[in-house]
Amino acid sequence: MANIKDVAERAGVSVATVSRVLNGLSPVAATRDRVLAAVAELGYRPNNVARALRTARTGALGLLIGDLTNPFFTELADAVEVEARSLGYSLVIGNAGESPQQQDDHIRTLIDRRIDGLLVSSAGTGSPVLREVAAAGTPLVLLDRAVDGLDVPCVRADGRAALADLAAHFAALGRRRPAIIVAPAGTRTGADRLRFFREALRPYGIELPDERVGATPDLQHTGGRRVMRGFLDLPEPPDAVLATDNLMALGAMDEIRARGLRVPDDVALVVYDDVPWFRHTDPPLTAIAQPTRELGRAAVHTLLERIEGRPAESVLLPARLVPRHSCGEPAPAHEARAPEPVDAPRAPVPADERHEPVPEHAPHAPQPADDPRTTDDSDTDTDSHSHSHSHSDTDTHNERGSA
Amino acid sequence: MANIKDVAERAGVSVATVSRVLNGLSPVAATRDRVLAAVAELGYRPNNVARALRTARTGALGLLIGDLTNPFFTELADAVEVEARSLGYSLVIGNAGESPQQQDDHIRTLIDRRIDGLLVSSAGTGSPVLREVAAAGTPLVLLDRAVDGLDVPCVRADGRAALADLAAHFAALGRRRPAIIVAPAGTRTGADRLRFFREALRPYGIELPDERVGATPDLQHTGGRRVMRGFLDLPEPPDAVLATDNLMALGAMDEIRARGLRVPDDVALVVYDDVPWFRHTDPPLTAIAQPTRELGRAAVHTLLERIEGRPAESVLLPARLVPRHSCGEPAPAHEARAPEPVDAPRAPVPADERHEPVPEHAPHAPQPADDPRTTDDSDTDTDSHSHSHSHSDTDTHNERGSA
DNA sequence: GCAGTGCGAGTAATCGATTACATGCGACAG
DNA sequence: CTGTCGCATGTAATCGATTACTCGCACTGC
Repeated sequence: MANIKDVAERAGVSVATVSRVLNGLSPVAATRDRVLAAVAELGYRPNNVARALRTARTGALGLLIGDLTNPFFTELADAVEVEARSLGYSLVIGNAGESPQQQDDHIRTLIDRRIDGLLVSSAGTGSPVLREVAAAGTPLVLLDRAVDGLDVPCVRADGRAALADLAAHFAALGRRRPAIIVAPAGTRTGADRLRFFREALRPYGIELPDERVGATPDLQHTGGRRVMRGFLDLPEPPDAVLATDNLMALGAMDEIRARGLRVPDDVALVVYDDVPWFRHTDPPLTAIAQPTRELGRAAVHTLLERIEGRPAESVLLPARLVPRHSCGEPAPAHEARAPEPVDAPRAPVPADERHEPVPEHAPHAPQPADDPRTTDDSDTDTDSHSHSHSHSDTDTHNERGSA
Repeated sequence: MANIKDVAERAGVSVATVSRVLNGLSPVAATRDRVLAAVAELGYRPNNVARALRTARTGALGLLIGDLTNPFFTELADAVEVEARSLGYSLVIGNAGESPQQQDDHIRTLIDRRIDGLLVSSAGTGSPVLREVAAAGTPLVLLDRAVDGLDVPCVRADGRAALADLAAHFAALGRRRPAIIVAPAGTRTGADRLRFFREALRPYGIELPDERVGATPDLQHTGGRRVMRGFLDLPEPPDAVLATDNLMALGAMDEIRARGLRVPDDVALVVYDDVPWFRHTDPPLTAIAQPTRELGRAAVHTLLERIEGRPAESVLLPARLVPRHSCGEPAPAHEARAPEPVDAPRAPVPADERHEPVPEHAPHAPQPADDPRTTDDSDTDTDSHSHSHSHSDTDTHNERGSA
């Protein structure tokens, strides 16, 4: 592979001149043209390794996510990547697989590669490596998951209002025995969600006793299922369950079904994190949606502040409740997605209805969701990266209009 | 951050000695201990950038995937990552977002970073950049998607047998008007799937006319939906649809539902790529499952062959049909794992079926498995042994797979 | 006409590691 | 006792870029 020296020889100049031309520091057209011609002829590409060594800047950011196969994280990663690229950085994604050890391993690797900054959705409770990195002065920003006692900016969603909405929702639907499946003990995120939920239920006189609080060790399908099993074996099983992660929700749903029970008839199910897939489950799941892409974007900006030496603050963006059908809310007359079709199989859904950009986000006034299309925003939003600018609303609208 | 010189000074030796100790070339215990002590005291970590510059090896592999938010690719990426790490390489994932231009951009970046080798699930039809890279001698292996006219090893799944099974399945269930949603014209993968499917249907006297072949430009939810719309507007709409990518299948499903039609009553739906979520859709979708994790593993090994200068050959692993309930097949007999029998009114779906892979196995490869693991390695191949490597990871995914 | 100024371009140091080669010391053989 | 061999270690070149410094040329002003 041609290097800068080859180019210099070919163009009859020194390597310094080539470098200057390539970095736009040479205003002289004549030499610049000669250099560029040589570059083109040789197919020269600057060696980023050498450049990074000299400049002490790699132009790469690191992102550590909890689990690559968790759609919440992939959407997050996608958003981060798009934003990083648009700002001239490339992104190196590390997948912790929810294992603190693997996470530390990855962080080490990334640091050794001298990435310019690091975003971490920490698995488990803060690791020593994380503290080391923070102490060593590597620009670091936490994403989605806060870590107690680590003095580093954190970008995450605030679920307080959404959980309050959920409590109201449960109260309105007469669900009096809620349960919650939370992340492993000790994680800040899990503890927060539990606390806010409990507090939100209190005004309605609804209790959340410890027996209906289930912690999973793994944040996975298996853990969710196991906890659900415990709930259903209770003398008084819950009539509503909040799973604080999407994978755990699927596990819970499986256990419910395996017992021949039904959602929402026997037990309501609500999931934290709204991923497009939940619209297609049976039934479509009521969810607490985090502003995933915005979180990603904000995290990149916060990290850049740190990289450029400016102080950076934590960011909190609001999550919101997206009511669907998994809590048994009354279906509207035209509802097509009822487990047992009410009308004739044909045409229960007025065509027009589908084209209305029905606002599904009504934070403090949960409304009955209507048809499956309602969630189209989020989906369109998901792939909006492929259309350079994410103007989800417009996209959605157009898409519907053309329906 | 401490560098090798600092360590040398602290240990009272030369940098060369430090380097030798760290690379295990110094058998002398005395100096080694001094050096290691200095390393520990200073918290020294070798600068991989410098090392890469000198050795012309970065220890990193690149992986370009079509779409980060597509679960097929994330599972693939996860498998590749695990395998790469176990062999001492780290992985840099690039997300093309199904955009050839973005893909080229990424490839450039990766090459400039001097990764040791590159795995590509090419978006679109082979790009010039890809050819350049191949010509320049960078170790390159295609993954999942072949590119015509590019003389490079390719690791992918062979869907021929699975499609033959599917044709038989359709024939047995009396579905006589199949349709197919394929990837953008010009892609080898799409063309293959179409051709094999058509050929497989012929023996049963089932036609697949062009009007029931829909190409999407985007491989996304939106594209699948649009094509489905066209199908349903046909004077004679199809009674069975094969979506050759999971995202497109979801779009198709949405369109079906939006019209008040039902799967499988009105239209059967089959999806290419089996992702865990499809077991939770309504109804659980019949799928053509690719041996995703095995593909990832095989790809890494093939790439390493190339990196180490050995010739490497293409790899073809068989895909298989996983019948569920989206074609209206009669419910399979099941052995009870659920404590109670299912009594849901609509219930052709035994609760168990979703947990036991047993009834799911392919016509071609019926194997008595009582272990959820089946989903993962029933595609016997090259490295079934490699499970031993990453125990925890494998477990995790098998668990998921058992969903 | 000569010093001063400005600027384009070359020389060489530098980043932090690896590694070929040189060196020096101890041991052993003649 | 000395020459040589072996081996641990040091010296310095090297990877491919960036960049401070310097040089030299042309132009300008007094």
